[in-house]
Amino acid sequence: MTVRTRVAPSPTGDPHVGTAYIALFNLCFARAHGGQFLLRIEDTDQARSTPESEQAILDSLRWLGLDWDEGPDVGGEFGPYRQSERMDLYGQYAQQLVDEGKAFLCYRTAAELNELRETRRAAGNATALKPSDLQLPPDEVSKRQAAGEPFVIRMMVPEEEGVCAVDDLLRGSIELDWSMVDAQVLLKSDGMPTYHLANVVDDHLMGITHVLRGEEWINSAPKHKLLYEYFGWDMPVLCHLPLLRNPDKSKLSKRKNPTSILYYQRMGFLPEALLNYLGRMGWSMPDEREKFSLGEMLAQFDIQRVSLGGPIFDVEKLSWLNGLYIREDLSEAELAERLVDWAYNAETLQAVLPHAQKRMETLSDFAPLASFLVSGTLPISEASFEAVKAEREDMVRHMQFALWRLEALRHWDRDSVWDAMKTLADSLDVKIKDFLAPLFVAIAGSSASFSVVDSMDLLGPDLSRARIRHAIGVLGGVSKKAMKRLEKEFQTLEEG
RNA sequence: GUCCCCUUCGUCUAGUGGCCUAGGACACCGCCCUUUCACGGCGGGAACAGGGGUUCGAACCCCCUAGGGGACGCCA
Repeated sequence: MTVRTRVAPSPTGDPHVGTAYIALFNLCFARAHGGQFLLRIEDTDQARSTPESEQAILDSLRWLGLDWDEGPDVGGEFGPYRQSERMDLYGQYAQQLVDEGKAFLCYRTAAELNELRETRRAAGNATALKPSDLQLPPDEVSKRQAAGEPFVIRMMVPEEEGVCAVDDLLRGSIELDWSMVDAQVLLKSDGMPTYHLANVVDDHLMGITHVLRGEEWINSAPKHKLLYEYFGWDMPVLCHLPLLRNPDKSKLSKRKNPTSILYYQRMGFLPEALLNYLGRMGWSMPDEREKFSLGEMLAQFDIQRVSLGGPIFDVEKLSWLNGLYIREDLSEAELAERLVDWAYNAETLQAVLPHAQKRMETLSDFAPLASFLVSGTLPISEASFEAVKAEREDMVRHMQFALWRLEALRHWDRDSVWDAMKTLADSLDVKIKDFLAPLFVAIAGSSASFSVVDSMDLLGPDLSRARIRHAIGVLGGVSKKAMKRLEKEFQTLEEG
């Protein structure tokens, strides 16, 4: 048996807890059956899949104690998509399907596609675009071809009524309407494969026998099944795991919940506790133990013990579990070691000192000055913002914009943060000093007095964003309606 | 809107036809321990979404309804 987890770097390179969650179950499933567990990093979006974002995910998974087998996928022949020599492969497979009449070249423009979808939507039901919908008159095709216009390769899909039965390890047979399956793009106009093509090709070449992935993929299973049939390959057994949720039950997203593993790391969660907690999401030990190690989970693992209701990621229970590990599993010496590794080390100290030294009269001034750097969520309230001379609405608005800017920031250092804030303040026509005022409270509470930008630099992206998010919440948050308005405003700001 | 998945305390869950007047854990509340706080101990409130079947018997099987979620991209 060979199992793999596909790892897609997020736009900002944050390793997502959902990734670790899926990886954990893949690992347990594979190992419990004496099989191999492989990892596959991929993203056809070259802007996202950078060496840094990939490394961040690998490091996070290792930090959690997850380990994978050296398959042909990691860094070797089956390296990430961006290794251009690999791209030919997908092109060849796509071409093979075209030659066999199982895929076709499509010269439709984005505008045309939009129009097609809109008319379909207006008409009612299925929006899936079928090969016949996309077909252009032959002369139009040759015209565009001659003009060297971009094209994609799309797969042929059944157009007649009917269902596609997909077997799922946990859900049995799932019947999906062919009418919902569109002529999926397999090869993009830039020659890059889409997930769907790459997924099937890679899994076949890697000898994958079982695929455990998120529930969100159920609907594209027919496409994958069809591709396996087109190629004449054996299809792996599919198993769709429930999705981790926000407290409001929507799919876990960073807009509503901290999702980066780095955040939990920076917050001072122990890797074994976080991993244990992930193992409790949708899964339970036969004896209902709450606390268990990866090894214990492995020893008892049975995929049938996965419960299908989407579990809500509850930081409070995670905290309790983490406390259990600190109290029960660590000697004082070990705790000291963890503390040092985490933040109480010379390196961290030296980063803070340049800012602290100028503001110190006695050595005892240091701790209060730097405490916000080793704190988690700051105990701020609405009153904390009283000193800021601005309307509440504006503070919230500015912080929300700042947050969005910072969420999109790729490199986190003093200058990038400063530039991001400065340009934002300028485009809002607000003095930078006034703009930063509420952020100051959000980031440092009220006791410390380093510059906000320095503080954010020291604090790192995850905690900085979390604190801004927290501050917005403390000030009453943003209503759904207001959020829409803000998003629009932010959009025009970004463009202008 | 269409299709798919899901549905046990607020949350994570046990439960695979009789052991269920539904068990555990987090959170909450109360008491005890304690110079304080925490830890720990003890106790409390709190759920089978609703309606129909099947069965001697249903949280568990089937159907319908409702609710939630997901998918409908040259993202993964």
